[in-house]
Amino acid sequence: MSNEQALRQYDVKKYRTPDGYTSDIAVFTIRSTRNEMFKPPTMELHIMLIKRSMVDNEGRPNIEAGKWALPGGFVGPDETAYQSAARELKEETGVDHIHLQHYGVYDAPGRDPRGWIISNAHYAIVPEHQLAHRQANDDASEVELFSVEDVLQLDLAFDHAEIIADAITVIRHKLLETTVAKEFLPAEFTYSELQAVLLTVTKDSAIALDAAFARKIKTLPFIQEITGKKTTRTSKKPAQLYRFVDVEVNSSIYHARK
Amino acid sequence: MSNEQALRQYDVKKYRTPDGYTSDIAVFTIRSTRNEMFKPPTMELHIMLIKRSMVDNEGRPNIEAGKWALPGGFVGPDETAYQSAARELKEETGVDHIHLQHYGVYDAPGRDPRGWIISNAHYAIVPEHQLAHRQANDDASEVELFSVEDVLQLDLAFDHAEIIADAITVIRHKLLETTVAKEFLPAEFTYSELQAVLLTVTKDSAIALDAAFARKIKTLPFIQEITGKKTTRTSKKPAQLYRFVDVEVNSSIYHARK
DNA sequence: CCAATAGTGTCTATGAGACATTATCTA
DNA sequence: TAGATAATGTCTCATAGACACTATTGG
Repeated sequence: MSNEQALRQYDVKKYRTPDGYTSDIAVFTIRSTRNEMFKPPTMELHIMLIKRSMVDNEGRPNIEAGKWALPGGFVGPDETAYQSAARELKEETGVDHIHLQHYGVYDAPGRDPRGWIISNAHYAIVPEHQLAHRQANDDASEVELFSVEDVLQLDLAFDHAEIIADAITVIRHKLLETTVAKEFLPAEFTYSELQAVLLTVTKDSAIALDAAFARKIKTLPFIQEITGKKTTRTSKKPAQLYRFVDVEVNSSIYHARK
Repeated sequence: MSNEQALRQYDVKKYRTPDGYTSDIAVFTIRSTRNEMFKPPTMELHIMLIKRSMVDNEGRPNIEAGKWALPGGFVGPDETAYQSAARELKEETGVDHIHLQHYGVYDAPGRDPRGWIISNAHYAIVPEHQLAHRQANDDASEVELFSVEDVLQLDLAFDHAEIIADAITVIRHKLLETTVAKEFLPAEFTYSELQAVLLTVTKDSAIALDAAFARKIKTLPFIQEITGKKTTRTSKKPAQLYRFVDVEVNSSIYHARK
């Protein structure tokens, strides 16, 4: 096979190669202020950041020490950036099998002072209760949740201000244009719980008005009523429970919604 | 500044680094079979591929020689993958300032026999007439357009079958969920021309039925009627011309279309 | 006048949006 | 019973979708 001959003659050093390949993860969670019983929750979208340690795990001064940054790390040669992100997310937060998706590549020359380092940005959705036992690792002295309203005011490492801003834009769109809202909710939820999730990213009246939204949820093809099943966790009057169903969502700008 | 101290001590060889960083470009064009005068065009979506040369530019046997592949090449340290794609697109086809967008990263271990090589996939939209003077370069012995219906039957290099399949999925969605259809059309177009573009990716009746679509185009917020301007290039009866306007398109699955 | 495409008339059904009203439960 | 949330009733208006019909023009 002539490919083998070509490979023997191929010089892998022919082109200059990157100095590093990393994954970063924007971990989103929604904090519910469920202050009272029998009340629908008020929700606010948060992002998890780490504060970079002053010294690395070998005791030397750390790059961008003391600044807030997205969790992440270097990708190895035997994994994809996505697998690396999943692994790091588990190391960082202890959570596994959660919604994780790639959304961008950051490779502008000079973005990292250490050299030519390419970062793959991912976003993850973690229900708040799963973040309970999050922990700091070697690179991170602190782990904290910040409201997406405030996070860009922080002193952020590298080009993470840009990566975070993009993540927020992406999740705002995804929440409204796909069914990822599902990932923030329990398997069975009331209309007011879904509404609270969506209200973290929009103030649109069609979603904000209770009567309109309670009626609309019954017509959405990707949401199914669980007939006969109700809960009183959001009100004294038992509220109908719904679940997401896996149907393809058509969001064509030229079609009518079916 | 302590970052400088940290940098001096930073060992750039601490992690194993990729053997290469490349950009690939899925160039889409629509071929119009405008066989007769006074007829709306029939359109078919095509993708441009190159046939990899048997030998490289130094006369040595080429990797994946003779197979069809996406155009692309290695990214340099002083450019982004996007800039590299734009540059290569210009070298390959001579076209400049066209719609180009990143849509995926391909970094599965073993995807390229030459080593750990990461590819950034982009799609580009080039109006057919601009592809007139496309040319083969060192790596490519032939350049050809293939219908998206047939392209996956070819013997494709590397993991390009996957990259191309993803590109086709992406452009199908983008054509219906964004206003990129604009990039395939002249600045001023008739309803039947836009309809023909959309029919390359959907058979939906709301788009396929003339009367419905002719009426709908007037209500779309991102399309504007050019009052008083008509053309007879698609029929004997003069047809109204339209243009795209830059407005934000809301494609929320929970909202009504406004 | 024919053929072909562009575009309108008309009807029905559905659903958005607004606002009022009813239902259900606990403290 | 008060108060809160859930859910429905009712009205108006807009538009999707279907199908028939009219308009315009070159050959």
